[in-house]
Amino acid sequence: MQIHITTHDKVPIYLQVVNQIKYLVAARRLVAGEELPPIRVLAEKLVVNPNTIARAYRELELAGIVEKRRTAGTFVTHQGSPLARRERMKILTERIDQLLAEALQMDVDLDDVIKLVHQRSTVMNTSRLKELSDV
Amino acid sequence: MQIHITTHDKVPIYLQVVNQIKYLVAARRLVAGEELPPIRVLAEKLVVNPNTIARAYRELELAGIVEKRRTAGTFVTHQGSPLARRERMKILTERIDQLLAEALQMDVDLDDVIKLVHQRSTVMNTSRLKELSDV
DNA sequence: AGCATTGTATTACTGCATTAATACAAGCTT
DNA sequence: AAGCTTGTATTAATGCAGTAATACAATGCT
Repeated sequence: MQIHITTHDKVPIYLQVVNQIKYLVAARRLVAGEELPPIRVLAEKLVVNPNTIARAYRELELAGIVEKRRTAGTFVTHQGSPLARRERMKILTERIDQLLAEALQMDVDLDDVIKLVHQRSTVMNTSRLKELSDV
Repeated sequence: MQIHITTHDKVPIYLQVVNQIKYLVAARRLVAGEELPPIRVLAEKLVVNPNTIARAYRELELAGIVEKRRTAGTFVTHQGSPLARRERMKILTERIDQLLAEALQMDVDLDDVIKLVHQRSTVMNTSRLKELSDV
């Protein structure tokens, strides 16, 4: 499992780990049932305190991405995404409202924002497809 | 100038002030050349340390929203938005990429995100128009 | 039973953001 | 010039997030 962390940006280590694992799961590079490295192992690999990884795993469990079996290890859950779709849409709605509010503050037309969203989503989609075909 | 702050959420006071003033300017409730309340006055009104307001005003100045004249006071600048359009679009692009990445992580189709953006932007537009006609 | 391996809990150090207390500086008005 | 009002600067208190040191607990394996 390839995870890279950097101390050069201000994103906390545990969050970098959380995000990267989330992404690996979303990209199907980690599949349901697969075991994550033990806390200590990953901690050693990243040269980081085990507690930091423990925290990342705890967050991932809370988010329903992984599940811990007491002394057996930590595994990717079978449910793709635990939150009900309604919940996820609610979260996204909040983000979007925030984005639109910011655009207004910057005196950018909402139409322009929409155009930009289209643009970026196609970019993201193509790069994502490419990446999946790499696997 | 109506500004309300709350200590119940975790947004720092100075940021609440910054955001609300930004919004007032964007909504044309504060127009170019208009004077903001003196630091001490607003501080007293909000029952807050003057330094906190000073910080808010400093950020607003940095953002180009207001301009300070040494002993005269603080005024809304004439340039609607100081950042070049290119800069503003760059910022928005970052926000959008972040949003799309999050959607992917939550296993929500980008098409659905786009739909949601359309939906929220029309909602926001209509409510904004209503508000402007209230003035 | 005993040991190895897994995650857990407790506690503390550190840095940083926020807010505040308080004194300073500059310019307008009289 | 005096004094008021404006923003500025310095310093400190506080709380909190992130990380780490270290000891604990549970379970499977031999």
